Amino acid sequence: MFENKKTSKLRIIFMGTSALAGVILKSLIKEKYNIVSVFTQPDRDKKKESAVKKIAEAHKININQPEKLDETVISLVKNLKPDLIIVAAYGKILPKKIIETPGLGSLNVHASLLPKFRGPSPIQNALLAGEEKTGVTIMLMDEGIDTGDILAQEEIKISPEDNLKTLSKKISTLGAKLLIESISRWIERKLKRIKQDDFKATVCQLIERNDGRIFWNEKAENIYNKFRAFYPWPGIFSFWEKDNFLKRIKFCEIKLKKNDSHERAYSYGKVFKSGEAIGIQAPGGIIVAEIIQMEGKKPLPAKDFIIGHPDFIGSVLK
RNA sequence: CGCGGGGUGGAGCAGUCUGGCAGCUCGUGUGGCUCAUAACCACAAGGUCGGCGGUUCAAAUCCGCCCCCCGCAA
Repeated sequence: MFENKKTSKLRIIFMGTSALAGVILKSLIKEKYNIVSVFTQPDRDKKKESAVKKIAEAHKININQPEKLDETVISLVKNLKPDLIIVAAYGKILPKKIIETPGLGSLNVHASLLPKFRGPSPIQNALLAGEEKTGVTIMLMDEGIDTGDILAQEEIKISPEDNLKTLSKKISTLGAKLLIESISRWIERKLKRIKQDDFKATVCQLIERNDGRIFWNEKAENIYNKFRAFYPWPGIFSFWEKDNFLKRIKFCEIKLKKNDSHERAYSYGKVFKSGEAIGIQAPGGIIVAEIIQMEGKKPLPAKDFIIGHPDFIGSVLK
């Protein structure tokens, strides 16, 4: 309890945007840390405002949503006189002047086992790569992107059923727990700083909608991993040529049917009936589509989709 | 006013350009066939064609306004 008294006086700035950041912020609030201000991305969409913003509003915490981290913002941060900055999936690269402002430095919660998967999409890329484990790293930030010294790290198993949504949830919980443990130990100077091995580093890019495009000459397993990595956003899609128009087909729910033998029944991308669902041939297996959505239409069970579009069967997706 | 697609029995769609009986597939119900079935055959029920207004002898269809859903872009 005396620890809480000590830590509650710390002036903390929290920076984050995604759902993961929201979970972290919530746990900080629950632990009664003194959050003097929250920084989050400007609202891009009226419907989808930042999770962090909502939480901060509910707890009446001061909110900043700067577009650019320029000199004005830097002096704003300095005026807040933070002892510590916590960053989790903020989506902006922090200038050195901000990172160095707090006496206790700036801590970052990163959703991978650094130095693996540095960058903005660690969870997606772990799934894309078909990894069987990943984790969370608490890092003391420096100027580079996810290159700072490691303070704490914990592994988590990825199950074959995991997708972006389920794995993010697990990682958020783990990240919040690890951060809370780490903060108090960091304040007491009980954490060792471990340098990252840059030679083992891998860097991932920001995910865009177009990254969800399926290429039917890719291995079926990779297509399935892409589905897991991009579920529910941005989702995976392909194109169906109907009446000389390319219609975008989103695959909302799919299953993977591995095919051990090397023979293949159809050419790659060919659509055929597979029980109640639709099967699409890919190298090394079949993608079984259970729920699909044509552009401008609602997501439909494959069975219903075929009723209205019998010519979908037998077509070759592009 | 960012670009585009769409709203038609319970589900999915066609019909709209060129106005003229409300159609198709599936499902549902009844009957038949069958040792039997999610199969097959026959019949039936089920619609304010998103809403309001206009044009017309006549509007799902043409014109105007509005509502809602979705894809893309941001």
